[in-house]
Amino acid sequence: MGPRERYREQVRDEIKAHAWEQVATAGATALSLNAIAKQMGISGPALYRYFASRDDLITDLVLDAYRDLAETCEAAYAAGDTPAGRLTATAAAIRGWALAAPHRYLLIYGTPVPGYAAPPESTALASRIMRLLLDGFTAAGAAATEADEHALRFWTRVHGVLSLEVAGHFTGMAFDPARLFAAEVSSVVPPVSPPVR
Amino acid sequence: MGPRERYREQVRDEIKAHAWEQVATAGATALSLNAIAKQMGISGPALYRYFASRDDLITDLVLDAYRDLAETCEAAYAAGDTPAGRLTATAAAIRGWALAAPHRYLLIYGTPVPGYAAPPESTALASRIMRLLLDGFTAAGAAATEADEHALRFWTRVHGVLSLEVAGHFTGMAFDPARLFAAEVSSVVPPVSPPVR
DNA sequence: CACGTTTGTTAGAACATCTAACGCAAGTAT
DNA sequence: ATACTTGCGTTAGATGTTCTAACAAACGTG
Repeated sequence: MGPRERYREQVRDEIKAHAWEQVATAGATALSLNAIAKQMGISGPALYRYFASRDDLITDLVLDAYRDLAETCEAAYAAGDTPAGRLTATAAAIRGWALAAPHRYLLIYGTPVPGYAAPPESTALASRIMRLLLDGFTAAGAAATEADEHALRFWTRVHGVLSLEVAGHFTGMAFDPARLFAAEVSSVVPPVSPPVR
Repeated sequence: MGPRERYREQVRDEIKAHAWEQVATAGATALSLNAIAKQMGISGPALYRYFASRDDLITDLVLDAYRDLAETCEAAYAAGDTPAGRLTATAAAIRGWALAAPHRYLLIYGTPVPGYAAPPESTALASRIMRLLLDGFTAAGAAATEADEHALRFWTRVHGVLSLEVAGHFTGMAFDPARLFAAEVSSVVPPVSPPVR
């Protein structure tokens, strides 16, 4: 890799750093290429040498967020010692990751950006997390056909609490979201099996 | 009410109708006052006689959506005959409401719009739904202190499935969202009590 | 050293929200 | 019925956005 591409990569990273700052502050829809350029001391159109469009930049942010979440999950999963412990640790890691940067979580799981379509790469990263959950439930003794449902339930219950919490729909209600989250996680993680209908 | 206010109300409704059309098509962030004006055959700034700002219009849409959801829930709740039946019917009504207009659901429970802050009126409408659930669970025999947790769990589990489904995160995964939703609802609606940890 | 690719610049098109000032039509009051 | 007042719609413009086009300068490469 020549010095040209090295520089290019460096500027791209700087742009993304400023973009993340804006996303964390005001959300993804408020992301402004002009504002980023102003922060970097260059003119607006210069950014188009590095990202073809605003959606292109957002796509990159989405993929980075997905990758980071997948790695965070994998690290937490690996740190656990029992299957149940791995799954619980994974859930806790997801919550910590979401609360650390709510807009980053919403960038992935919130309202899809208007014209934007998720790249196929993102589904691959999402299934990386799914595979993790599947491994956990099969390791815990779930049948192969049931592991799918367990993993799905794990995911929807975790997301049900997190998305509402992150979007601020719990403010004003006097209860502890952490307790609710923990209860929901333990409701789906073995040895407490989820209720069958 | 004089003819002046009658006309004003009529124009406001027409504006909101076009706004809902745009929201349903491209989402709330793509809502353009200029486009609405063009559709109505009037000039852009004329709309500012009826809504002080774009956020003001969105606030009105949010409140209308909340109100509509609350009324839909109350109707479904009243239609059931047993407490469990009422709760199940309410859940089904919520899902139907969400799938009928995904962007309307996301307008309420999706990523909060950038600068926009939810008016206090919206929390009142949200608690109207909560009260419904509380009534249902207490009527089903839950202790007063437990009804809160049950209602909350009902809400997070319903939302966990719906928000992922509506945002399109289930596409490509070969399973029936309706089945998962029904299973999640029955997992939290009496007589099947949610698992305690 | 000279060449060519890449980068940053300015200018400008097309779109957005929103304010200001003006004219006109409609409802209201005398 | 006539005069008054209120409110609506217009155009013009300020300020912001994304993004394209054409040009200048700098840098790595032969």
